Amino acid sequence: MQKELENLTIGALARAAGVNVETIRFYQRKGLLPEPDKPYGSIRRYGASDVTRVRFVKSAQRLGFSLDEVAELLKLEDGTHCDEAREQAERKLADVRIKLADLRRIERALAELVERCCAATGQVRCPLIEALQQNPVG
Amino acid sequence: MQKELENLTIGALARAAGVNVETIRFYQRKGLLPEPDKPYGSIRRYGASDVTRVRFVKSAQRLGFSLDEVAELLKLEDGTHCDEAREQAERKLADVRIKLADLRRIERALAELVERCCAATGQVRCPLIEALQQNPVG
DNA sequence: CTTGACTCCGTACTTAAGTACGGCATTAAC
DNA sequence: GTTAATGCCGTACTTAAGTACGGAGTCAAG
Repeated sequence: MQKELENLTIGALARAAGVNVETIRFYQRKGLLPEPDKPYGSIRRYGASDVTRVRFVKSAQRLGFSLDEVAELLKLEDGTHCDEAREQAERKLADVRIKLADLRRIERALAELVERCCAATGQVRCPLIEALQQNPVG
Repeated sequence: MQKELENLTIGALARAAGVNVETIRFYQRKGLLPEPDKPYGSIRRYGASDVTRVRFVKSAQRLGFSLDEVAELLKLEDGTHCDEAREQAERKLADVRIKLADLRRIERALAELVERCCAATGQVRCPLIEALQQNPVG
């Protein structure tokens, strides 16, 4: 089914992951993506796991993680340094739960907004901003 | 209770919102924050609603919204252009729900990671990356 | 009435995350 | 077997989001 996702050139990888070729090279420099060997000749080949990884990076980014944070997330899954990883993961998990709470509040606020918007004419006091009031940190 | 949050100078506002003074001025230039009048003399004064607004911007940012997107969110709540606003809000809501789904997957993955991490010794095949596989867009 | 902290404003610098460019090598297609 | 498309690599440019800086004005305290 995804046999065509093996043995990709860098251009094909970029296309498959929906990013620019230069972005791939940039991620390699940053250590977010391994630089594979050049099996035949002098051209690197990539596989489905690379596509997955690039997509992961982009998704995490859209959720407000910086590339450095994504790199930390990726380090968690290599299985080594188990205890460090657990602590890291716990901290990330706390972050993620705060984000979830914030997002849920925004979701509610937007849903209410949509609900009321054309129902109530005139003054629509919407709870969007209030949604993020109860924020502990800065 | 928040009487001390009225009549703030820009410095006090920045401190109250946990950002740099320059950030306040930057947000004003961007139209994310109103530039109030100078009631006495030539110094502007700010109130609690400004603190709230700056905090909102920072929170939304941590969730992956750009300042331009935050500006759009803020425009939604002024009550004018009701039908445009509703469509906008619906689109934002769809975005937010995708983000929520992604974040929940990351949450699950991190929780599993923490769970297993010190339980299973050695090979920890963690589902972090897989969490964001099923992403429709790019 | 001066001094130190702060404001105002414009301009310039910085960092993160790409994106583009130019020159050379290689390889697939005709 | 030439040539157009890619790949490789290094360096330079761009955009978003601040951050810093410098000079002039202002205000409250001593």
